[in-house]
Amino acid sequence: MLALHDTATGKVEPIVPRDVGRISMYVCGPTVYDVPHLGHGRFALVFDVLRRYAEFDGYEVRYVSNITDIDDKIITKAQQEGRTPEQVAEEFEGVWWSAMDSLGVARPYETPHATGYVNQMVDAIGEMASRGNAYEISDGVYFDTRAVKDYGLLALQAPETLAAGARVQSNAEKRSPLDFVLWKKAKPGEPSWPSPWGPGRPGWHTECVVMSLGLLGEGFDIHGGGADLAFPHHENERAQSIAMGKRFAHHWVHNGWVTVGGEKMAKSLGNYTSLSDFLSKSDPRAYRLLVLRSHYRSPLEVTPRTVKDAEEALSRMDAMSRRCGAGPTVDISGQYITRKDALALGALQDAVSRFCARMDSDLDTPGALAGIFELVKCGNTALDRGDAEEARRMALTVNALCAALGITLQNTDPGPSGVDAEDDRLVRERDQARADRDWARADAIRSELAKRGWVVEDSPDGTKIRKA
RNA sequence: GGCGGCGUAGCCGAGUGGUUCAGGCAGGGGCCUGCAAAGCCUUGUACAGGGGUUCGAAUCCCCUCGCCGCCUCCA
Repeated sequence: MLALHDTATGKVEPIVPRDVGRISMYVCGPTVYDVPHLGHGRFALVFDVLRRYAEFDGYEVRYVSNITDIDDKIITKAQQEGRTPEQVAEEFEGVWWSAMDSLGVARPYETPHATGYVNQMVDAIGEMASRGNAYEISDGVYFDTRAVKDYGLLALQAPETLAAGARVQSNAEKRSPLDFVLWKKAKPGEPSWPSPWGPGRPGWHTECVVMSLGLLGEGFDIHGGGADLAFPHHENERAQSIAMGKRFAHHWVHNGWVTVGGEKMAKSLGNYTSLSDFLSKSDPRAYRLLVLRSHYRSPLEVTPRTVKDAEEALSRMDAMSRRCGAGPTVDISGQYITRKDALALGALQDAVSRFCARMDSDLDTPGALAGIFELVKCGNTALDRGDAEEARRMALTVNALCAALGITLQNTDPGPSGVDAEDDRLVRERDQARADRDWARADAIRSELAKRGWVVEDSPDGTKIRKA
């Protein structure tokens, strides 16, 4: 049974779905005001893998992840560039999805946009106000955090100590420095929506409550996001839900940072690598592998060296799958493989069980990968001792388990489409040269093929080529 | 200031007190190969430092040092 660390209790707890056989999961998505960086990629990959694994394990997963398309940063950017906030949001949402596609992140079932839920947010704020848990001051409507007895749960701190540590000068009209804005009254030139408190826009913390409850219902199973969202964002969502008398997320899952030289990768520190930059230079699968090789709650150091390391490891898996003849893998982006599928394909039961045991244990992807690499070695060894069938089953298992993690192995020789007549001619000529023991000529042809972008490998069946 | 976390071999990175150094990458040696590539075998004797508990600690407790994060927008 799947168990995950819960930020609220600090312990690894079994996931007991609200609805039998179905897991409902909400993950805070990006604010689309700029290009996403590796840190955003990490959370997207972590939750993509959680989702894929739950599907693998036989659950139906309702996965919702939002797009924040109205926010101060979007407005500021739009003003600086003389565009509308809509144009800015649209542009960077496009960049986001294109990066997600490259990473092989499957689309959520629902991707609600904040601007599509303003009316519901106004209603929710009204509900909080009517219960006496929100109040209006000169620049907006605020949430009264004193309404929530255990405010600070996700920060693991008491409200008094949180308030004492507040580093930002508080609006003097606020009843407590911890109180947060629910509705921001519009200043001239700002986009706005009508409300009982005048034209304005919702504060950030309200959209996720409204959208998660609206799409997944009360008491949904998992709420996730980057560790920095635990407080105050998720705390404030929880508070609002309580203030409306609604049961909220049952389980809180937060992933750790991407770090650079030990420091958090962040826009404000300027130490970030954008996903597009990364993806234009490296195999997107390498980033997924890099993310999965560390535990999702640990910090993850990304350097050229660790990326190279991941690429080499990936090429080892590709090579094993290829030489052990697992056959073509389907492109699984956007699709899922289940445990049943894997076994039906011929994956080894024991290996699948071990894989699941690791994954069930707080998504131990490093352990799961270690198991896969053991299969890689066993398959190679089996092939070397001449047991092709055993090797093939190992390779099938590796393919299936990688697919469960969202990794598609590149294990096939290039099809007819990838090889032109000249390549084909060179391969035949080299085989002939080798048969004639004309090594000089065989080597010359190998160089020629290399120039044409192929890696040449000899095999019992003759010359094989694959893309460099 | 409050709270939380981290410090493991050349690098990355798991480790739930107890035979074999999780796994990957890089390096050395060997096998295979016409040479390569791919693969296999082999090689590493690590747990920040200091105390303590224990028959036994990387793993539990205490202290010290160093690093990071949250308390502000933030994945």
